[in-house]
Amino acid sequence: MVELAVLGVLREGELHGYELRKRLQEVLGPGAKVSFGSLYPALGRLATEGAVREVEPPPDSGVPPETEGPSTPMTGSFTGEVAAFRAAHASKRRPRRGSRNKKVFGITAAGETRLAEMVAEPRVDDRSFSLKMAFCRWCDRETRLGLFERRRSTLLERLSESRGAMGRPRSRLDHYARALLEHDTESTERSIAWLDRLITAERSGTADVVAAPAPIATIPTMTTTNESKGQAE
Amino acid sequence: MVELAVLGVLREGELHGYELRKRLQEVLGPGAKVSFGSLYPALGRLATEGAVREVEPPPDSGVPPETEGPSTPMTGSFTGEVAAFRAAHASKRRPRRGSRNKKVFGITAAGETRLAEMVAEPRVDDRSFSLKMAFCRWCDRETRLGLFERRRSTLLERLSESRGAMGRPRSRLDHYARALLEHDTESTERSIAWLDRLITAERSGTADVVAAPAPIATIPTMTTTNESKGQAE
DNA sequence: GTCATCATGTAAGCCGTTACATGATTGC
DNA sequence: GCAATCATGTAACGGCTTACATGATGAC
Repeated sequence: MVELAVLGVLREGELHGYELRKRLQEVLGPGAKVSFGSLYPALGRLATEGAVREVEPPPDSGVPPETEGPSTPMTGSFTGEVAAFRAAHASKRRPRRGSRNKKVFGITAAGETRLAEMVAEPRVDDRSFSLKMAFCRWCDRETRLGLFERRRSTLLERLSESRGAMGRPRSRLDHYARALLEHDTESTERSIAWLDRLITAERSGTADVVAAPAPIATIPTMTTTNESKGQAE
Repeated sequence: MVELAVLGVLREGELHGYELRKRLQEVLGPGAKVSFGSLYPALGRLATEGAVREVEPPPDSGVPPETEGPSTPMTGSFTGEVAAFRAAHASKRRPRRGSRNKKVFGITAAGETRLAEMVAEPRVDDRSFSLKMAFCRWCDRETRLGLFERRRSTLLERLSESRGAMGRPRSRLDHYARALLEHDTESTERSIAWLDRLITAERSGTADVVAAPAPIATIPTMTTTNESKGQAE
């Protein structure tokens, strides 16, 4: 979960942990906070796996090139890397860190692959759907359609359960439980309709935002409030 | 979480663990499953605390023990359906299951108090709201209003964050992230409207005592961080 | 007599949080 | 120089899930 989010955010640009967390708040949506206690270990894991690597902080606020091919190849010995890390960490003068002793991370080519895999992973998970969708632009259209349709069928199943619970004879639901269930049911219905629109747009659209190292284009979203006519970037 | 659900379900009638789990599925809504690995320890904890106690299943041999006893008037619905189903398909069978291997639990007076406290507990928690609402009938109107209004203010805050994220000028949101955010925002708006209706209905239900304007909804400063009292949950 | 289901539990592990510990940089 | 903030980490703990272990009962 956290790793998916981290990769997704880093895919858009290099950041250090502290900044990353702020971006994560936005991406995970309001209400979900990522603590440092999970963020930093996650970064460490991803770095060990080679999905992420520490990069030199930009001297100015230009976008650093997304270089690939880690300077320290993964084929090297693990202990060697650890030793190098420790040696670097022990010395006070960190060439890798910026003015504020920051560790700036960037995604690697392996990390981009990993991110795409994570988005494509077919396991249905209520919590991770939003995350997957937030980064599904890095996948091809088929993968996106799979994601949307899996979600849709999950919600459909849930809807039938809810309706079954509502329609039961002599139901024991009191006023509050019933109101809750009705609201839930309605929300599910709306989500399904929303997904239907997304799926239709995805099928008919000519857009294919295949994961190319495209620069971060500022989308001129003067959205004319039409969700059905998403002019398919 | 689980304990609140267990108390809430047991408040409606005595059950043993296996049945409890089925009811829990309904109460927690589709998609949330409670595993035995968390249910049984929770029951144990509650029993140790005295919120729940093991009761004797009805010793009536001619009737399946699941059907209602004199002290459990509402127990019949779900298990009654099962019994009826069995009776219909296995006419002469007596589905009486030896009560030896079942541990039937009932709520105690302390448990009822505890349940009411849990529903009233002011800590905002996204997951537990549904649960609290599902059992809020066991509280008085003030408590219910507090619950609804706390939820409302949480959603309001979230809504303003969402809108802020949507309206940001240099927003890097692509088509998918934006669609997600818009759908989320709309859902939040609808939930707030729903809560407004609930609150109005609650207030006008029998406008007797509570006529005080709630200060919670208007003040954005949330002071809900340090509400935990003695009983940690 | 054997299998599916009912029924109760325990153990290991995942994933995340809170709380703690440390240090660098900036503003006053 | 002192506090607030920025920044990175570690340790302890918590809750829930999965997998495992056990046994009773009813169906065939």
